[in-house]
Amino acid sequence: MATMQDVARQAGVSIATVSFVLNGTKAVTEPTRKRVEAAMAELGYRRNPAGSALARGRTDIIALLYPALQRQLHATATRFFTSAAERAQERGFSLVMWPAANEAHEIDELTRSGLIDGVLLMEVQLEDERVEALRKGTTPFALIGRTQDPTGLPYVDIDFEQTVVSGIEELVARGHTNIAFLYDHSGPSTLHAYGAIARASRTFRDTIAQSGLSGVTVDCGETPRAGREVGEMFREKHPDVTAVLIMNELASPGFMTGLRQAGTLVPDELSVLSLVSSDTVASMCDPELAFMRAPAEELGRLGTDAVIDRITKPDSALPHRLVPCQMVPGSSVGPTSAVGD
Amino acid sequence: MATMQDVARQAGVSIATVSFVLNGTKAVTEPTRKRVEAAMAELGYRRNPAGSALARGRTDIIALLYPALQRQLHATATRFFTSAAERAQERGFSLVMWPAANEAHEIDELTRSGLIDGVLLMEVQLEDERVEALRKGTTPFALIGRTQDPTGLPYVDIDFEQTVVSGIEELVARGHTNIAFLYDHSGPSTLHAYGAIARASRTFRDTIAQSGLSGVTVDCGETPRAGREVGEMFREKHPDVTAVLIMNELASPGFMTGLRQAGTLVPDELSVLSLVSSDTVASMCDPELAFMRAPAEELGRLGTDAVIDRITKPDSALPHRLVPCQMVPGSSVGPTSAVGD
DNA sequence: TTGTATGCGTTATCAA
DNA sequence: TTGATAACGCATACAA
Repeated sequence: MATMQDVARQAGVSIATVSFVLNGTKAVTEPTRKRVEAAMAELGYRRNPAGSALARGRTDIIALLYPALQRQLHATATRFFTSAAERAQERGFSLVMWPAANEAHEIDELTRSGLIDGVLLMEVQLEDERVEALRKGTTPFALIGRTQDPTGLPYVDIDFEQTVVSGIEELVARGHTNIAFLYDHSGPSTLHAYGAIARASRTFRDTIAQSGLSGVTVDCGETPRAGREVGEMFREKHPDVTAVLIMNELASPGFMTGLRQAGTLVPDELSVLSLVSSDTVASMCDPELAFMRAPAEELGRLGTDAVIDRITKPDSALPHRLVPCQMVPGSSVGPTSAVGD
Repeated sequence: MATMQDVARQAGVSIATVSFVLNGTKAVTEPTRKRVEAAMAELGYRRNPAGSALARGRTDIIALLYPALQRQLHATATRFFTSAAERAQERGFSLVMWPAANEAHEIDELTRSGLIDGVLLMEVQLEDERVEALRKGTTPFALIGRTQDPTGLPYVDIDFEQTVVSGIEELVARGHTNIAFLYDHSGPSTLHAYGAIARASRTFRDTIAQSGLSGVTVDCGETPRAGREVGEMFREKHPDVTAVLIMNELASPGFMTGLRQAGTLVPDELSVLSLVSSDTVASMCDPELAFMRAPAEELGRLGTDAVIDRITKPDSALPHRLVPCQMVPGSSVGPTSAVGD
């Protein structure tokens, strides 16, 4: 563990010069820089993060604050973690996992710990006291998700509105005019829940109304089992519906199973399009689902970039970035066979 | 951001005394301790990690080193991350995510960075140059998984041997004597791959041989699609097999779909038991799978404990902990209907 | 262009 | 039992 002192001695310069070379802080003549660099290489010098942090007042560590109490963190969450950590690394930061219940005082704990320079907050709710806590504090942060009114807040989120509209268009293009929207009405628990559900369902209702379509919302808990029950009863309860938008990844395989057991043919009798889902889950279904892929990796990157930008360029514009899901075709969607075809 | 100086001044003592109180380093009389504690509370004092790290030569941060190139990190991985981070927090450490390709020099990078006190290495392979790199270095570490010969290495792993044996027993108890073992023969990519596959398949062969049963291994890639193809052909290719052990979580839903499409009834004609799986995936299948649950949370905790113990008690015994999967009943397993019943 | 010297916040040694 | 004080490794204002 060579120190700057060691490098300085080896190169025959002062410790300050080593610092200048290391950080590019000030100009250094070519020959001396060469000497310093040679010395660093020879000694295998690595800057000590603790010393650096102490002197600079920054640790170059950001925290990914995620809900520890969450019942189900699905595959999307993992993709998200991974890309966030990778991006942080690329930009010279480290990312620590910070499990937390959804309480404001934990935010204060974290921001006052002095360990981290910024916070990336997952699973933002429409009304979120943690966001208030962050807003009141001085620690840079960014949200994955949005509160009810995210004006003045730095965030990155899925464009649920756009995703729902695209989904509906996809179905309408195939002649569907009577569409169901399936999601958890009770209390969702997944990565994009809360705001996600609220925005998507509102968009569904609005779009249906504006375009003169028929629409209905269907409640379904976030488990395969709940999905199965709903699937079994679906035809019976909604005889006129020819297509379903399902925004409930965990329930989707069960829903498909339920449909099959009730003899409801997909896509012949009913088309199914899963919103905000993943290749993994979609391909586990029978038939394989057409779905709109959650941009998990992109959000991880963008979210990390957002926090780091807040830290390094506090005066830059607040990021307000929405990323829509992308359509992935599958065999669960087909033309309508409703009367009139 | 009050410092020790501030606290000391407020309490009318020296900075050293504050340190003693804070760390319990030395005895302090009751009244002065009270005064110091009062001052800390009043100022909302929090120890500065950078200063502390510099003075102590320790950061109280551990790295979770996971393979960035991994194709599929499934639900189990998320449960693992989460419990590891929580446990670290409980013990006063932070856990940073450290994406890394599977290369030894990245280990050196990390251990020389000075940022972390210890490493938790995921996805250990039977022959693993990263493990060699860790072994040669001085940074405390623990493995999730095992190399070929893990003697002398601190590790925590799933007890694959026990899990396979239990799985076989479960089937034998229902009269099955002709059992298939399905896994990815090519190049597995999941959390417990490599060693996992090697150990499990060997145990399968050995157990079958020793107990006079009939057994066959079946190759299947780690995707639902691959599972489906194998499922469709299964009855035809293995007419005498009455039960399947499947150690390939991602393929399992597809496998069930394939069986169904080929008209192979589960469990009437064929019993299916999934090894090293999760509630989420098992319940996505039709019928819902009986499975052996991967002890992800427990491994996360134990792994974190293992590293931290290596850091704080270097002379303690090396942890060699194996945790078996636990049986979770499901409707995919039934008594054999083979000739002779 | 390079060097000197101070401070960042804590810990721990040595005195008192 | 408590207090001065010297590290810890680095960054930087100020001098040279």
